[in-house]
Amino acid sequence: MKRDTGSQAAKLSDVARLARVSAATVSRALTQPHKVKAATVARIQQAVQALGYVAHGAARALASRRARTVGAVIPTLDNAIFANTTHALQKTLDEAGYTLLLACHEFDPLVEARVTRTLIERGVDALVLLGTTHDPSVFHAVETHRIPYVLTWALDASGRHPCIGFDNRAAGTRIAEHLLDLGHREFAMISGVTAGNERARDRLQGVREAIAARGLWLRPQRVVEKPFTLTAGREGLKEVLRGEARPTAVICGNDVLAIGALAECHAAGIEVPRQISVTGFDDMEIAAMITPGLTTVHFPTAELGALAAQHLLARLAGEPSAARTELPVELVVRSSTAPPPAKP
Amino acid sequence: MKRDTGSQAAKLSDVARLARVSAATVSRALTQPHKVKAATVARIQQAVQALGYVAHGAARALASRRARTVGAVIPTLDNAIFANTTHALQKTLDEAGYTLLLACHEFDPLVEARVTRTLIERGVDALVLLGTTHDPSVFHAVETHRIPYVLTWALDASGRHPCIGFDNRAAGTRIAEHLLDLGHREFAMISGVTAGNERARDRLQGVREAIAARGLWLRPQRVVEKPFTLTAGREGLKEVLRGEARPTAVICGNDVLAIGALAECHAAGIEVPRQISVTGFDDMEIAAMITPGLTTVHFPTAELGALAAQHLLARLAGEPSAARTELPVELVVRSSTAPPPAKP
DNA sequence: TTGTAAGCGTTATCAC
DNA sequence: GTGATAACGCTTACAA
Repeated sequence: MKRDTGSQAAKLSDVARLARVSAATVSRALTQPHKVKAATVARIQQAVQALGYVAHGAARALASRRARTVGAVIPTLDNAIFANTTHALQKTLDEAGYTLLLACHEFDPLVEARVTRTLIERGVDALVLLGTTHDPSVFHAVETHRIPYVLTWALDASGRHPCIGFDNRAAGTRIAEHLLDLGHREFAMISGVTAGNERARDRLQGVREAIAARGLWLRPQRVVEKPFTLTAGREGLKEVLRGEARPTAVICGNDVLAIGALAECHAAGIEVPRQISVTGFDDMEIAAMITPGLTTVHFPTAELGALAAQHLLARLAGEPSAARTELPVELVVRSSTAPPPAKP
Repeated sequence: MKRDTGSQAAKLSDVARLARVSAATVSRALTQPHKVKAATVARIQQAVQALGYVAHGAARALASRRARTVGAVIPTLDNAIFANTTHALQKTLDEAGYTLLLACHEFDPLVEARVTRTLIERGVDALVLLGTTHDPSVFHAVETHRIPYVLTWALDASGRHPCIGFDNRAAGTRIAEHLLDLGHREFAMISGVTAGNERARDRLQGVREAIAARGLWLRPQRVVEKPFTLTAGREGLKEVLRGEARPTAVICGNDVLAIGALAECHAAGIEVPRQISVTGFDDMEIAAMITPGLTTVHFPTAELGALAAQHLLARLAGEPSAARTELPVELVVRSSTAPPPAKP
């Protein structure tokens, strides 16, 4: 004896039979209701309800050549900054009826290339890539498959790829100039790992250039590269303090490193900002809550996610969309910076 | 004039032609290489390389009735705790060749039901749901579509659903008993919003029970429900301090609320823990870094994500997997707790 | 406005 | 070991 409605996943033909129409009409009623008589649509919707019908996405994607999904390849979700952006991305996509496929590569370019291929294989209609530096095979894959994509967080210098992001170099310059204006002359930087990460590289470069522009320089032993973890931030601070002359200002590659550095200052009995100023980038809200408040360059990360989604959605809809968008960043001065100690 | 290889997305038949075999053989070579002569496999792989062939996931899913994707429905990525779990989930799935489809509902049960249906429609092979409280339509949908699923973070009291999570009630009891043992008698709780959130509800209940077990109670005006944000944590602290008699211990529903509460203590000139003890749940690493360190019940969130993935992968592979797994939680005592002030 | 029928690119069941 | 061939469930000209 067969089970009743609801116990089996119904298909389009089941709905069609129950509504006494053809499969084609059901399909239309579901995707372009205005092309079907209102009464018929109503009847079909009843049948859909009764059967608990849910369309088969793979079949739909195969026939229509549209999966209604967008892929995102990011370094990690463990860093709140990327999680924020991803959240906004997902939300915007969802509102437009698109689903997010997510993959992380943990800063490994080979993993990135592999997961990007996988997402393409899963049939994403478009792709969000984080950063501008990618394995050539990544660009090759998206291009041969004609998949709309957008690079995010940084700005593509080559001008060959659509991008939406921040000017990380300018952000570095901004923070360094702030410190220079306060009178600082002895700098250190706890940078993120720059290999394959143009965001970290650009920030460091911006800092370097600003300092050089005033006839000063960032000594090599005062620059360390660290992964984005709190303990790495602590270690980083210890390392840049090793030399005889202590820097008066420490610039950190992001807020996680900065908080780690602040924690180490506290543990080592170094008063911030009286003895040393600490600054960073990215600015999680949480950074503002801790004592002492952290001076940062703030990046509008949620806006980034939403804009990336909108850009892709526009292109999928055949509408034009700017090939390059720069989002403004903002210097947020809090109590972790001050002029250098009177007698440096 | 036609373009050469590489400019167009090749299909299985193209590979077959180039390798001088049938489509069926290519399909086998790609999915079950051991069923094909080694030399043939090699020839086919050459053709795949030459054409830059990438399988069409939708077609594959349609024919094989397997999409190699798993969906996850979570409240939000803005809370680092869920982002952590999601990261581990994605990583484990990726290692097994599965792709993650992600959706957030921001604590709205209706949105949750909708996005769950959407994920089913996208063809996920299995589903990770966060929490045990869900709209009936959610359970109905996964059941009629025979989709393996697992509830996470909390433990299902009904025993009807596979779950893997923490005993939030016991965690609440644990933290309250710690404070009781230190001599505290006047408590307050800044809880998460309990509506539709059994994690928040269970934690609060656990705290209540532990206090009641010693013949004391948590006064209604000393319990506030707040969304999981830093500012809500600050407000929450103000509110529970309104009454004449000040509590000596404030328990916060999660670490975000706790950090907010600590920030407010600092702003209001309240010394922690000399005048008041602050504790929380969840325990982001960052909490340990700030001053004063935060006493929490720590949840192994990354393990949760990995185990949820493994559970589902096992079931998809036809292997048995425990229908209910409880992960141990750990009380981490730091400097934010102390015995109550001498003269309460 | 609705129906017919030809795919969409794979996999899977057979034979060979 | 390999090759035909029929699904898989839906969309979309083209007809009616």
